Amino acid sequence: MPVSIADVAKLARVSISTVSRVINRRNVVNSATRARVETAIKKLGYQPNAFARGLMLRKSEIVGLVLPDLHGEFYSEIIRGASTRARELGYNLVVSSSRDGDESHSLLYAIRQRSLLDGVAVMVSELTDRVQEVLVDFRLPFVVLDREIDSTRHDSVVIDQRHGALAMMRHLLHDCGARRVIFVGGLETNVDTIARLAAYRDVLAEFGLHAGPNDVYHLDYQYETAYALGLRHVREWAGAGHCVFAANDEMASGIVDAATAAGLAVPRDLGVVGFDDTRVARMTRPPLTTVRVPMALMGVNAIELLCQRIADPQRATTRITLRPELVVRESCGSRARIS
Amino acid sequence: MPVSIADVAKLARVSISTVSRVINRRNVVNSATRARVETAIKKLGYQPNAFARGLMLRKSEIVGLVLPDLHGEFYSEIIRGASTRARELGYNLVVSSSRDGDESHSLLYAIRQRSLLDGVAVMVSELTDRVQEVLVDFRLPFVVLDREIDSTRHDSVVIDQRHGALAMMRHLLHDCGARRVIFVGGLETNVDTIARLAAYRDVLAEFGLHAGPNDVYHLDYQYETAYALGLRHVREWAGAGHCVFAANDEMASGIVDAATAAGLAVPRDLGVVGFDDTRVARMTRPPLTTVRVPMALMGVNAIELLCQRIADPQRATTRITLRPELVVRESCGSRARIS
DNA sequence: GGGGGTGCTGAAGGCGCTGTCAAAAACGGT
DNA sequence: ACCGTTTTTGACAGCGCCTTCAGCACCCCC
Repeated sequence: MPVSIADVAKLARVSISTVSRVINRRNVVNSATRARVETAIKKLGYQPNAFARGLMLRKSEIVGLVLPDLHGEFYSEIIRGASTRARELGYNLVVSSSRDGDESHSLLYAIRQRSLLDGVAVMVSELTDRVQEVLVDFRLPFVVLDREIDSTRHDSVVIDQRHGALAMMRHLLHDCGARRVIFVGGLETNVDTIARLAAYRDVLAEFGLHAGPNDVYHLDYQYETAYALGLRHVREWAGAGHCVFAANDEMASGIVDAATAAGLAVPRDLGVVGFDDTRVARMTRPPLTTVRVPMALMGVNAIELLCQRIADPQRATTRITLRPELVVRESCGSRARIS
Repeated sequence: MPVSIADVAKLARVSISTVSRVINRRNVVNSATRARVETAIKKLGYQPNAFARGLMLRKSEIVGLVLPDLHGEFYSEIIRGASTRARELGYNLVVSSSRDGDESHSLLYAIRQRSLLDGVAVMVSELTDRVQEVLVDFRLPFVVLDREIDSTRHDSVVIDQRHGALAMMRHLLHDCGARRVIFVGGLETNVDTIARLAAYRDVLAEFGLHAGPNDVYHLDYQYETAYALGLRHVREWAGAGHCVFAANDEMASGIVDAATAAGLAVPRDLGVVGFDDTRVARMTRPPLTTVRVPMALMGVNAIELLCQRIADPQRATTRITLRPELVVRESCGSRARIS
């Protein structure tokens, strides 16, 4: 039923080679014959069979994106950026979550039809040697997002977490004159939380301060738990020059709401800042001072790097480091709005 | 370089036919030979070439999902549901936005390599005859999300907007004893807004009421604009038994925040309800009463339907109607928490 | 021991397309 | 009219795999 190149050739009274040539715009084809062929193609609604084509060309122009999860604004922004850039580069994007089923299994699954994918960008919560081995083993071009094991062996796009956290802490201590900062992070094992916590302590030390015994909390990045924690502690946290540095906007928002519920005014009685600059930051009253993590850009760069590697498998591996940017709004009592 | 079926055959000292047979679990292969072949496959890390395979089998096990945009929780949830179900059914999912570039062009783009896709689920903000024509013309199995032109010609998954809006309005007027409801919708041309507005008027009439001259507003579904509108009007809206019915949670949240900023208490001075039940609904103080639109389920069903059609192109077209569900929280002053 | 199975395997013909190569046509100049 | 070039075109060999279709080996039963 599907019309093949032979049908076009017959209708245009030429050989299939000629049809192939006009399609691929190769060696000049006589303009008269070309016209005949193009008419025939249009008339028949002919579309080359991508399988046959891929079989010869050994490329599909499809790249994969594997994320730990497809839930939430963070990942959705990465997908958006990746999708846009892939389109621009003439690729299609296959997305896949590694959350359903165990991670490596699903990674394998995504790659199972590796011959169909020209390359893959992966972001795994746990980039073990094993996962990397799988990738290398399959000899499929790949780039790793937000993590990196052995940078000499693969391209990667990472966020400079530390830079963002340092900027925020300095803003708090220097520009806002904070004198006590409470840190509310994610799980203690979370690498992002670890990096941010280290920056937190370092800047504190820089200013001759240090975290009090009850100044560091580890939650789960959720609004609800932060709200609950806030309800229990905001009164004791409150004070001039006191501030909460939450490791993401959702928790920051929860704490702001808890403070408000407790009758405190943010930022007058307690400053609260977040991280990520998701929609939530602008939908909190007062709007959150936060650190903008360029999520979409991450997707864009991942695809960019991936396509470059596909084009030239021999090029040196590169790492793109994205710097988050401080976004000053109204939740921290900054004297000057920097951005 | 890539290992082919012939390499396996040679190593296992059998013909390629036999290798092919053990891969496809067809006609029984003698267990001794099968073992030899399987060993060879493992040893060589052989993976069948998906192009060659697709060329013969005429299927790729890849389905497409085209959304108007990839931004926001709504779409991301659809992707999530679709992705999960696709995986379960053994398919891979290609996502694509129709927002970059003009719609039909990008739709064509997504389908350009139609021979690579086994089917596609589309959600377009504007399902014109032309778009449908394109789809039908390509003879590619497809299902339409959230819209429907001629139900006899394609499968579809739709949300019963009216049902949700009716439930909400009845809850407001009957359970909460509201006596005046202000409607804040999206653009006047938006079909969802139109359906919800109609339900709004109908229920009002049901209770012997009608919308006042200044009771209906058309915004853009954004938090910011709703907040701004709220700031200007909450005082005049306030009153016992007065309520705002926003067409999505973001706008509802903006209005709640505006009311709070204006010194009003929600729901005491003014009830506010939303639509969609996105994360925002739970992150607003007080948490929003809203209508849960089963977004992920939409994706799940779309893929489900699509795969059924792929399996049996002749089956009658079906439409799945998803009913949104009322979620009562604390922003409307309900006497009883229903859910 | 021959006819008719049954089980398993190999040879060979595509699937639709691209790329090479040589043949055919067209052109230019003598 | 003939030869050397340059265009333009067609024949054909795969790409890697699946799928008849035969063939071979064996076995059962008369």
